[in-house]
Parts: sequence; structure tokens; C-alpha cells
Amino acid sequence: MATIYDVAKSAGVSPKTVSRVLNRDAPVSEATRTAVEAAMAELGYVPSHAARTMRSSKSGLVGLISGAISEAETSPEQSGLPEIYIFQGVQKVLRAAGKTLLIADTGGDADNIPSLVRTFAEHQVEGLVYVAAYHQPVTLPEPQGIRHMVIANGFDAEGTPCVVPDDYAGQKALTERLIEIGHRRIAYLTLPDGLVATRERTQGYIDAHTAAGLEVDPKLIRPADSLSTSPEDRRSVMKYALDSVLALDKPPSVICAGNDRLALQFYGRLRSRGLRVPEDISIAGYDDYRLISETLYPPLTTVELPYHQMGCRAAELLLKRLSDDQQSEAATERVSGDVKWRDSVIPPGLTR
Amino acid sequence: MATIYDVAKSAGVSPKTVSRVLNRDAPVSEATRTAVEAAMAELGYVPSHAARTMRSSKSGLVGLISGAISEAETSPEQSGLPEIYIFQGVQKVLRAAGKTLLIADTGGDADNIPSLVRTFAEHQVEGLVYVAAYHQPVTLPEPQGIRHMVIANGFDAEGTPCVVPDDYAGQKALTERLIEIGHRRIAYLTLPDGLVATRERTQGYIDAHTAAGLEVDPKLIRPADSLSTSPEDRRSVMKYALDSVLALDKPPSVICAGNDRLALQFYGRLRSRGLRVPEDISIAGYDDYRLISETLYPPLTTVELPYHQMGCRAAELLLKRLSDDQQSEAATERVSGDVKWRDSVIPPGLTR
DNA sequence: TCGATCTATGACACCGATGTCATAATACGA
DNA sequence: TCGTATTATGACATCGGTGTCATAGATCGA
Repeated sequence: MATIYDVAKSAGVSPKTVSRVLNRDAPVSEATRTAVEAAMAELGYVPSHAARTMRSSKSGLVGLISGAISEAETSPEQSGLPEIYIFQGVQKVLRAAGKTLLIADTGGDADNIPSLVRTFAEHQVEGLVYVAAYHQPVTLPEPQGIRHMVIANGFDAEGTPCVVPDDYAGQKALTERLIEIGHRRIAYLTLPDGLVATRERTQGYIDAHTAAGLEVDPKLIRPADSLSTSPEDRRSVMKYALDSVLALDKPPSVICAGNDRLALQFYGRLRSRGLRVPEDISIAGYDDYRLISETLYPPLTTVELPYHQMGCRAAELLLKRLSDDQQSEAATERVSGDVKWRDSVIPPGLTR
Repeated sequence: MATIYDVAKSAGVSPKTVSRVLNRDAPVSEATRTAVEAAMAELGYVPSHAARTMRSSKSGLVGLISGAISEAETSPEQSGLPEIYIFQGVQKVLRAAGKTLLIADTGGDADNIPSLVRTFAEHQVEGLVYVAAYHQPVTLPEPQGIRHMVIANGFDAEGTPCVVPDDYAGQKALTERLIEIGHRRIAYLTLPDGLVATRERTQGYIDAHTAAGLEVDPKLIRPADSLSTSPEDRRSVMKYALDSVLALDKPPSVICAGNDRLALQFYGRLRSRGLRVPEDISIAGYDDYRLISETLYPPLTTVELPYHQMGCRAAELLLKRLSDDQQSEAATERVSGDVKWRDSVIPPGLTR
């Protein structure tokens, strides 16, 4: 690899002048600049980041850790997939700021984290982004010389800056629109009890009713998934929840599912019972997991989980901390996703 | 940050001795070693990778580029998701070898690639992994001073080493098992014409028949998806393919779908026609896209696309090239995935 | 007992950039 | 026309490690 000395010799100037051409940090005569640039092009010169890092002790690197950083034993979903959207968001923003992203995955074993952090420290990363698999509390390890950290899709007890989805607002917005088009019996078949998402979304569902002056029927709210690792258990919880609400005296005209995966299961079960979607009953999901929501027929009305956006915001939060340096007050940023209105929901009693 | 000099001073030895303790590349007396290690621990010393890189010109970094490196205008799927499994595989292997992974995403714009490659070159990456969105031909940019490259999930015309899924073997293995349990009328409703996967899998389907001494009925093979960007077009292709095979004089006893997404659509459409899965007709998918295959009821028999494995192999291929250095002959490595046998397939004519 | 060998350690230069300071050449104002 | 400010450039040290070579002591076989 050509160095700045090779370029200098080839252009007949000093290394320092080449450096000035590179960084435009001091005036260089037109003629010299041209000569230097020609030499760089001819030699295929690429500046060494390592040397720059050494001199400036600014590496231009940011680390990202994903995988098992959760407190929960098991994830309620075979997750991991949405993380890529977070990566992409983080990377896009960092790249625009001239940073480069280092990534590491714990491979499901949180014990790896200290070693990952150490590797990042050796590379002198300027900051670290932790990505949680789903909206949840996490415990971060000792920073080990890394000054700035942010959490994406999770939060911790120490008040580390973080970006989380606004589950409350999402379910509230969806519910409001359902009410608006006439639904009065809205079932909410949730993710497992105990999840942050379940808690927040349920509150959104309730508040939307209250705001519209409607009473909430607790019989319409049931968990349709469990944290069990047995698929059979989970399936039977799902069935039970669905059957329960359908068996009510006043059955729902629409079912909100805890996520698109549950919605997919509801499609199948409702059809096996001879119910048409949406003519006989409407369905809405959550996540906008497009492989499901756009593939189902009819396409699924759902609430987007703004993963990409969360990644972007997490990166921006980190960049702000890097430049401010002084520890600005901790921030929890809530990012809300749009309601994706598709054909699985129609006004009650309407046959298309 | 503490440096090797700080440690040396604190331990009362020379910097070089500290370096020896770090690298174990020369004998150091027990007493000195202990003193140095104590000093390192006390100061929280972390060696600077930048300094090492500079001295040794070995960065320990490997770059990964994903996103639009395809020749195809649009991906037939909203893809991107499986890439994360490839990432994880690559990262796992690299990490075990002491390398650190830099990632960048083109954000769908192939024009970004040269700039990404340059950034990687500045960081003196030792090699580069390109990840294609699906099994396809790709065109790589000029390496720009990067010596070693491999492609995961794709291949190019120049014979760059690459790792691809063994689509032929996958579909062949699935078809063989279907024949084995008694199916004789096996429909194959494929991904869009023109894809590598379609070509190879169809051949696998045909060869499985031939090997079993069965005739292939071309009416049973139809594309059920198109490269159109319009969801309506794609849906009507799917419907037409399904309706055609069902309307045959001798209709199929099992339908193989080009992927799990299509299988999901077939579940819905078959049920709307009053057909039960698998009692009236069996269905198999491809990809083992678990969010779909394990969520559907009955769970979907499908062929795994070994993304994780491909990532691992790609990284191993790269590592081998890094250590050999001499350009070993180009390799195309085919990785095959297992058939995941689930409840959506039963022998023909059998009612459970 | 003495040269040969080995062990443990340090001095010093160097990797490739860039900050600091010095200086020659040029421009400018009185 | 002369002193001062400005422009353009280079010499040199430095960032934090490690390769090379030198050297003081210890060990050992004859």
C-alpha cells in the first residue's frame, strides 16, 4: 500500500503538504495541489485510518452489539429478524456522519459481552449501540473505557439513553380508527402477559376507548400467547383466547392481534370455522411484518414497528453525545409507527 | 487511556517487556510477569489496535457489504431479512479467529459501493464479504486494494470464491421423500421464471422423478410468482397457477410451493375453496422461514435455506484465503439445507 | 575454571499520519 | 521603499505499539 511518503516523493513535495491537500486544513497552491492529486491517483493512495487514529485518538468507529443482552431467559418470538432494520438505520446515519460500524453478536450468550466490549475498546470505538431483540429492560455490562452508549429497542435501570417503540401510541391510534369506523366490540388478544409491549399497548387500547366515551369490556382482552417454550402450549393459549371471545354473548366485530404472527393464526382458525375475513369479522395485527401482512389475503391492517427509524434515532442520539461530550441528560426516546390500513378491516356489519 | 508506557513505568520495566507479557513471544520471568499483569489490571490497560495495525499492517478487520449488489432491478421478495443469519454466521466464525467485522449496507443503491469499499480500504480490512439478497449473479466493483473477497448467497462471472445454497439438492431431497411416501401427482408452483433458484430446484424436482422411474407431467409445473412490482399482478399469477393445477383431470395430491410465502397463500386459498390441509391436499414450502412455517397450522413441511451455515462457510473460505494468501483456485461452495418434515404433508389419500 | 549457550531485559528505530514551529516568498499599507 | 502581514511549504517530534539488536547474568559441559 502506498503511503503519504510515496505520494510526497512522487509529487516532489513534503509529506506534510500531502497531508494538507488531504485535509484542506491550510492553503496549498493550485499547482501543488494538482501535482499531489495526480500522484495520489496514480499510486492508488488510500490514507491509513490506523495512523490517523493513533495520531488523533479518534477512531471513527462505533460498535454495535446485538443478540442476548436481555434479562429474559427466552425471547417470546424467534426474533432477531427485525434487528437488521435497526442495523441498517444505525449504519445509514453513522455513515452519513463519516463513522464506520463494527458489529458483533453475542450468539445468544450474554457471557460473551465483556469480551466483545473489550474487542471494541481495543479498536477504540467512540461509542456503542446495544440492540435488544424486543422492547424490554436490559442490563448493560461495565462500559470498560467506552464513554458513550445508547440502547435501541430496550431500556435499562441506570437511565442510559435509549430509543424504544411507542407501543402505547401505536395501539391507541389503531383502536381509535377502529372506533371511528364504527366498531364497538373490539377484542384485544395480546402478546404474553408481563411484556412491556403488552402493558403499554393495552393501556393504549383502554385510553382510546375512554377518550371516545366507551366502556372497556375486560372479557375482550386476553393473552393469546405465553412465554412457554412449547409450541403446543402457545397454540392452546391462542386457541383458548380466540374461542373465548368468539363465544361471548356479544362477540367482537374486530380482533386486534398482539402481532402479525398471531393474526396469521387467527386467519387460519377463523376460516376453519367458516368465518370470512373481513366480511364476518375484521382482523388487525401489530408489527407490520410485511412478509406476513402483505402476503395474507386480504392484506393485514397492522401497526408498523418502526425499526429502521429507531436505528436512525439511536445513531443520532449517539452522535449527539459524541459531539457534546458533556453528559447531556439521559433521554428515553419513543418512536411511533404508522397504522398500516389494509383490507382486513372494514366497518362492522358491512359486507363488501 | 493508559498506554504501554504507563504500564511499564508503573511496573518498573521497559515498554518492550510489557509487550512481551502481552504477546508471550519471549520468555519473561515469573516475577516480572506478575508485576506487569498487576499494573495492567490496575490501570485498566487496553492495547491500542491502531498502533498494532500500524506496526504490523494487519488490521484484524474484515468488511461485509450487503444490500443492493444485485444485477436485478428489484428483489422478488421484500428481502433483507435472511441476511441477518448470514451476518451472524460470518461474525461467529470471524470472531473465533480473532477478527472483527465491519459492516455496511448499500441502502439499496449500488452506487454507494465504491465509497464503502474505500472506507473499508482506509481501515485496511484484510478481506471483504459480499452478501447478496438471494441466490443470484452479482457484479462486484473493483477491489481497490482489497486483496481477498468472497460472495455469500450469490456468484459472479469472474469466478470470485462464493457460497451458494444448493437449491437443486434441496428440492430433489424434498421431492424424493414425497415420492417415497406415495405421492405420484406432485405439483410444483415455482418462484418467478428466470431465477437461479427456480432453474435449479425445477431440475431437482425433475431428477427426483426420473430417478424413481416416474414421468414428469409438465402441466404440474407452473410459475406462481412474477418479477412484477405490482402485488395484484403477482397475486393473479399465483391464483392462476394454483387454479390450473387443481383443475387438471388428475389433480395433484401435494403442492410444492416456491417458498413459504407462497405456501402461506396456498393455505388461505385452498381453505377458501373448502379443501383441508393436509387431509385433502398436502403442501410443502421452501426456505424454512420459521415465522411462517412454524406458525401456520398445520406447521409447514419445507426445505431449510441454510443462511447461517452459508455465512459460516463464507467466513471460513475467506479466512483460508487470508492465511494461504496465494490465490488458491476459485471455489463455488454449495451448502445444502435439511428438509424440515412437519404436518402439512401426509401420504396421499390418507385422512388422519 | 573458562568459554559457549541461554535467559531476561532494555535501547532504539520504525509503522503512517499530523500538530507545532520555523522559514522563505509574496503581498500590502504607509 | 521598507516593515509587517500573509501565503506556501518543510523539518521534526509524536501517537502506541513491536521488530531488531545489544547486553548483563546465569547455567553448563569439558
